[in-house]
Amino acid sequence: MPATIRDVARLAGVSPSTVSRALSLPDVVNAATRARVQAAADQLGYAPNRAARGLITGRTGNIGLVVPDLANPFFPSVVKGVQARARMHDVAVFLADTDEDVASEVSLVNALAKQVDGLILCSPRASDEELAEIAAESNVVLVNRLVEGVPAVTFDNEGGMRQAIAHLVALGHRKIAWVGGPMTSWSGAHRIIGLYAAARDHDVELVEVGHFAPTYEGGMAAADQAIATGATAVVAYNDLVAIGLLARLHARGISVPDDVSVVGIDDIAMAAMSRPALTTVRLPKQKSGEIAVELLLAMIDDPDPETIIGTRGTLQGELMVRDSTGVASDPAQP
Amino acid sequence: MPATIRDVARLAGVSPSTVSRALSLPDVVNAATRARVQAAADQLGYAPNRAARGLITGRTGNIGLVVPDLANPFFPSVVKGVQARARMHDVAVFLADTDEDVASEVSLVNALAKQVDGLILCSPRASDEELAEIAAESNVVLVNRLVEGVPAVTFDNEGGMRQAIAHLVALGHRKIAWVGGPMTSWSGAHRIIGLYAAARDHDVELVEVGHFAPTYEGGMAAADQAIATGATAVVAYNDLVAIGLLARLHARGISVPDDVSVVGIDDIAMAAMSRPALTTVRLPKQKSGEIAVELLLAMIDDPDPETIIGTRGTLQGELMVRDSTGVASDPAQP
DNA sequence: CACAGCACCGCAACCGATTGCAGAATCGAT
DNA sequence: ATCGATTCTGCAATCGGTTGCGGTGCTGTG
Repeated sequence: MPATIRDVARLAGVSPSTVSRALSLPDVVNAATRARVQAAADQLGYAPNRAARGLITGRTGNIGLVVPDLANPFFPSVVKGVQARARMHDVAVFLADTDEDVASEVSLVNALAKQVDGLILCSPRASDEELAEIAAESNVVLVNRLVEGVPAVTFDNEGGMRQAIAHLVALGHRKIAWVGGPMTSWSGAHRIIGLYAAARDHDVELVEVGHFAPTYEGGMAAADQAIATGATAVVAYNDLVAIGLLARLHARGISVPDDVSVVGIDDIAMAAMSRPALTTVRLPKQKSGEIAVELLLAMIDDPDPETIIGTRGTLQGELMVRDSTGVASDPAQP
Repeated sequence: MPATIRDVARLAGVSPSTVSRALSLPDVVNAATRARVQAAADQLGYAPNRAARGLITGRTGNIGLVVPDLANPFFPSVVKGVQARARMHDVAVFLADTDEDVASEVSLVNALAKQVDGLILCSPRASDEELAEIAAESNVVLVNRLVEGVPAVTFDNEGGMRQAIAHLVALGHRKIAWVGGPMTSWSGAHRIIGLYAAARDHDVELVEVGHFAPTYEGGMAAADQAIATGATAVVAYNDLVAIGLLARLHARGISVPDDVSVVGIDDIAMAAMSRPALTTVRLPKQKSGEIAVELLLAMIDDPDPETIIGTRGTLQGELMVRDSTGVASDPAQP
């Protein structure tokens, strides 16, 4: 239905080859004919069919983006960053939501791989081996996940946790609970590392409170256990969990931050809107998407992969102090 | 890099044509050869290049989805519905975020149109004329917007508003404020219609409080004006605005629902997590995405457009009564 | 045993674009 | 006027599939 290169050629009175050249290598065709072609193309609203071009050049101008769950506000932010940057480079993006399911993650990736120049996998749930395999046969950039030899953009989880702990320690907290997320979460593992390192440095006690779904409901489920530890502050796997904690604590009549302090991670929009407003470690989500696109496009352009393999960007988190943290309440045993 | 149909043909010892047929029209090739082809395809991990197929058949197996702003939790829900349904039909989806900008909306749509079989435009900001034009040359399904002759899935805004008003009236409210969203919002216009109809039926006074950004900040900005009207209840353009209202009212020491009741629209996840939990009209967001896909796929399949043109699905809203609405406080003049 | 009928498979053209190669046209110089 | 050097443009092959058409070989019947 849309105009083809032949339509333009006919209208401009030239051959399709000339049209192709006039539009993509302007300096190789006569100015006069180029103008005619341009005019014809405009008149017909012509834009080359990227799929066809892709067959020849091996470049479709499309990239794929895979996320675990759009319902988690973290991911739309990343998607937005990817979108924005892709548009700048005139690249279209395929989006796939895996619903946190490893099997469909892998199958979606395989299906997408054929029709894109590269893939951005955000917080993938697949195993290191599976990811390495995928990366071996496609251009892949990981976001919020590190796998040997695969370019990635990650957040400085350790640093973020250090900031959180330092803040809590300064407020007098000496016993801090950690409410974990999914067991297989890569970032979760690294947050724990940072937490322990900081706890050791500050000589503070850290208690781990199991693994919960990375959701509001997960936070509600974790709240009572977190309180039962006797900790005066709780650091949650992410903001959603933290907000779930807030809700359950409020329901139980436990005051935040007077009785207990709560810290989240991510700084999703909701964090600033919760009551009390949530103290959290802001992760530059949108930026991570932007950088991932740049990295991926560089990989695609560079015929020599040596320069890219292993490239990784690490983004710093930033503690946003709001109203969910305060000076430690007197513990039972001072 | 990935295996082509010729590779499979060579390995199976048949011609490419046979491979093509064996995989897509299984009953037309001998069972034995079909098995050989299948085995070869599996061994090579072959999947047909959709772009190439699209050139011949005119079907790429891709659809495009355009949304105004992923940062508004309303849209990720729709996207998720689209995703899920598209996957069921083995269709891939291009996503574009227009950042609420009409110009980029139009240009993105044009860019996408060439490489997809059809488009889903969610809450488009473009004019009726522009949309009609787009729909004339592509398969288009609108979500949350109605344009003459273009298939669409919409929400029953009038019905939703009736429910909200009936609820507030039952609680004794006689003067109700409406905090409007973007001036050009199609759904906003229809909500107002429903509001006035319901207000008339119940003999209740309705005050419109300007137009605000459909965001948390918009709600904060609107709060004082809404209160100044003397209304005992406020209906907001969407949940984000309602939650913004809640925040500002709380900051001013105005109690919800004791002093004033607040009703939102959408029922985004955040609505149930706010304090107080927000009474709102739940819109089946995800479902709207699913239905849009079905509609679009039907259009694409049906060579005779007559049966589809004008098709539209209307989804009912459902009032979720939570804690932000209560019996009307005594107005100054009883 | 001959021949009609059928199932199965391959040849070749095609989709919409890109690109190496070579021919045509223009120009300048001798 | 002839020739060589440039510049510009068209021809044709190509990408990875799909599909109409025709050919091959087998089966079954008279």
